[in-house]
Amino acid sequence: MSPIPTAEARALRVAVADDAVLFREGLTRLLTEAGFAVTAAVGDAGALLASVAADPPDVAVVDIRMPPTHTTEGLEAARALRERHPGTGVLVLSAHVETGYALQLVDGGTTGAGYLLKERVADLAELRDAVRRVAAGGVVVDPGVVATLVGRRRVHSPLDALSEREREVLAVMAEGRSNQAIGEQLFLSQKTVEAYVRSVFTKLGLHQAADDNRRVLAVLAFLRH
Amino acid sequence: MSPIPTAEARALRVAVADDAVLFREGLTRLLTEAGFAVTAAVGDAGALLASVAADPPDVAVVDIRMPPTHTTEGLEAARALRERHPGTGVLVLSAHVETGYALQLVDGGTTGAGYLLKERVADLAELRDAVRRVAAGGVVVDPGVVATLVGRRRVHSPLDALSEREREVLAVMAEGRSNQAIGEQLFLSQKTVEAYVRSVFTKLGLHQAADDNRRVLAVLAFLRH
DNA sequence: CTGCGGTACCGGGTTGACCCTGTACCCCCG
DNA sequence: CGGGGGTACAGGGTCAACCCGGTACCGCAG
Repeated sequence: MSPIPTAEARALRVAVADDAVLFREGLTRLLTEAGFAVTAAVGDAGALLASVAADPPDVAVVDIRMPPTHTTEGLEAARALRERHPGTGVLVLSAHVETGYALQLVDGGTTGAGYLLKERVADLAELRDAVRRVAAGGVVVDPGVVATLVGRRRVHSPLDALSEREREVLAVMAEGRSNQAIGEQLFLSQKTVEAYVRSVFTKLGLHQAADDNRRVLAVLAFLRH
Repeated sequence: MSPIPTAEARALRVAVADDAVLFREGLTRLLTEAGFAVTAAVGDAGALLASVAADPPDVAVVDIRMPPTHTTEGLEAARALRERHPGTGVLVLSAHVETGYALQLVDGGTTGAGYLLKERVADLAELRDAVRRVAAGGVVVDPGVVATLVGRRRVHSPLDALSEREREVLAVMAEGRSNQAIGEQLFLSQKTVEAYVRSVFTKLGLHQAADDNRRVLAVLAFLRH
């Protein structure tokens, strides 16, 4: 294409990791066009770690969801990267809001990291700036993520009111297990399980009503997160 | 049913619609690189329809999820496009498997349409071929989608074994209602509701076990579709 | 230091969710 | 025409899932 030398004396080196070929290749073109040198474009976390070890870039742009489990390999890889190669910045791309990592970013006094939502990147300049700032040791977090984080503080889900143990009981309950099985799994007596179940109901605002099966309602609330 | 031109006398004209800037711009670069002329790159269904009306391309590549509701605007736009501009092929891109549209594609004796999964496109040649075949009036469906469609025919969900009434009872049960409320809502006696609930359990293969709460398990099975 | 919330347990009670058996009517298929 | 499946109901039983009240220990914030 047209590798335009910008203000940089040397182009920033970027590695791209995303299992979707279309997105990965498209992103590679966009980064190249924006003046970065794409040193690697890989499809899974293992290949990313290998390529960074072999030829450390300034920034790794990583999708969260990757093979084999398609859940949070990208996050694991990002963590590993930050430990083994502190000199390489990590810019995580996510399809949806995953507050967990974003929180870790803010909490840990981190440098050289970022978290953007794929769909929220408004223009190419935003991407270019994010990569540059991460390369320079800055922290970039999508404003949409920040908003939901702040918002969630106020509009707290009723599940937040549950204690650790109550949440554990509810989690097993949501797998369709009986009180007896919950007790066996969490090493609790029947009576204690019953007490926790009742506590969960009251904290979720589920009062005794002839029309409701509160156990199912609690499970539904749990599944809604 | 037309012959596919391998060496194009004129470049095929393609319009791209996707609300995510990164993906849209990346895709635009890839299509251009593959020898297509991208006539428009827009971010919502309305803009797509307008641009196709103003300057009809050979193929429109459309993402399903777009503003404002971020659900299936892309599908609506695809339908509208096929009615108003039969000469323009429509290649739908989806993030996840949405069997509905894929089925319509196969059923309707359609020509010049396609359905690909963003993440399943293995290489750029696959995309290029898909666009060409849709432009030539062919039908392209992602093999993964075909597999799940065919698979779903054979590996029928246990829910298929339920009768109409049993499914209705289960549906109300899945809203967290008690047997009493189910009876009131469906105009059934308590005893009849109980009979249906038991019938649902047996048909779903949920036998009495001290470790399970079958009501919750049945609801979970129902929610999994 | 007092009190509150979380954790953990018990005895004793009620009831809704389940079990089985049996009846009845309908429709459709072989 | 008999039988299987769906729909609908009742009697009569068991038990897991709930209720309440009470005890106990811990840590921590006021």
